Parts: sequence; structure tokens; C-alpha cells
Amino acid sequence: MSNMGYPGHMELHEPELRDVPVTAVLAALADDVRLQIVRALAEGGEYACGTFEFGVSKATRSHHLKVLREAGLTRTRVAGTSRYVRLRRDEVDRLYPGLLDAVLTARTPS
Amino acid sequence: MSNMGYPGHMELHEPELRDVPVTAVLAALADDVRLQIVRALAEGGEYACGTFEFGVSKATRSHHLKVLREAGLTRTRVAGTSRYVRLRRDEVDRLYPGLLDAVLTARTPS
DNA sequence: GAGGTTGTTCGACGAATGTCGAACATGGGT
DNA sequence: ACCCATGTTCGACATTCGTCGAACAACCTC
Repeated sequence: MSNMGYPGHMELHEPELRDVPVTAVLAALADDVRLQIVRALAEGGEYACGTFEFGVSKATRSHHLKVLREAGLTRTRVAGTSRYVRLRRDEVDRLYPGLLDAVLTARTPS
Repeated sequence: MSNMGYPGHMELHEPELRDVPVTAVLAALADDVRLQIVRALAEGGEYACGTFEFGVSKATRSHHLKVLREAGLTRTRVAGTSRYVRLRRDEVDRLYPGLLDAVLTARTPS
């Protein structure tokens, strides 16, 4: 069992939320597809990336998940060929109280 | 000159906050210059547009104030050649409780 | 009215963003 | 080993965005 480094695969960039500019966090949430992803994640638990089928290609989906991750909003666990994403709810709520609640409960203006 | 139906002055577009998509509200706040403006406005009261000198030209400043206004975040009162802007704090707080507080109290991770 | 102040609008430009298909990488199954 | 499923990365492309100077419009004061 080699407990040494991880030569083969890239480490996932998951910054601390406090190191991310507020504008980056807001920009990450200011997209319809990403907001749908966040809403789905807010149900709780982990979701494989492939779960999110919102009318975009898998390349685009991967891009959006990267934006959310690098904004400090999600955490990703690698398991085999799949990656499981979950919302960093407690951390977001602690640093930005009310932000997620405000965004998630928003009604879409018909 | 005859009156050609051309309006004497454009009406300011100030939508109701509930008619603005959440993504538009978030996008309006996801900019450094606009965030500085909102922070200044959060002090309370009205501010003339020229008050905001944040290293951008007056054309850019006018653009940012338009974005904030059309996102339903600010209200503008015309008085002579000046325009006085104020934050629609109550309405924002009512529709998105915690949003402004979360954004305004954010520390810059510089 | 002339001139100055305040703010908006109009192109124009570069940068950033969302999107896709295709190629690639990795791991699981048979 | 081969194939397939899951995701990422790489151009490429169109669109949007932030920025500016210049022109314009409205207003106030002399």
C-alpha cells in the first residue's frame, strides 16, 4: 500500500470559502444551470456528477461543477470513475448566513 | 420644433424585485465596483451618482448604476441635473432575507 | 444665450463566459 | 485484453460584459 503522494491524478482544487472573493461566490450562483445544480444538492447527500441532466452537454456540466467547486461551494469525492458532489452547506451558512436560504427559496418569476 | 412624440425624458426602469430573476440579482452583486457602490449605499440615505468615484469613468459608473437599478436593487430620484440613488434595502431584505447582510459583511480576502 | 455641471447613450475594444464536439484519461466488467 | 461508462480537458465559437472616450441631453447659473 503506497501511502505516498498522488502521482497519477490531479488534486481537486477546493479552496476555503474565506479565501474566495465574495464576487466569485456570487458569480458562481448567478447562473441558471448552476443554480439548478445547487438546488438539487441542497436536498442533501451526495450526487454523482451524471445526476445533473439540465439540458447541457457533459462538458458543460463538468465546467459548471468546476466553477461551483472552485468557488468553495461544493466538495467532491472521487470514487472509481464517478465523482460525488455535495454542497458545503454548513460552511457557506457560517460565512454567509442567509445567502443560500435566500437563493434557494427564490421563486422563479414566471 | 414640433412634438414628434419623443419623450421629454426617459422613464427610469425600476422593476419590482420579484420580477427580476434571482440570477440577475446575483449577477448585479457579483462585481467589485457595484459591490463598492452597494456598500456605500448601505450606509443609508441618498447619494448623487457623482459621489461614487471608484476608479472608473463616469460612463462606466453610469453603466453599473443602471445594472443595479434594473436588478431592482436601487431606486433613483431625479432632481435637476443630478440623480440621487438609494438602496431598496427593505424590499431586498424582505424578498431575500440575509442576502444583503451576507454580502455586505463579507471580508475581502486580500 | 453662453458656458459649465451632471449624467446618459453610443460605438468600439478586449476579456471573460457558456456552450459544444472531440479527444483524452481512468476505472470497472466481462 | 477489450470494451464501455464516467468525467475532464482542449480548441473553437458566439455572446455577454466591463471599460473607455466622445457625443449628446437636460439643467442650472451668470
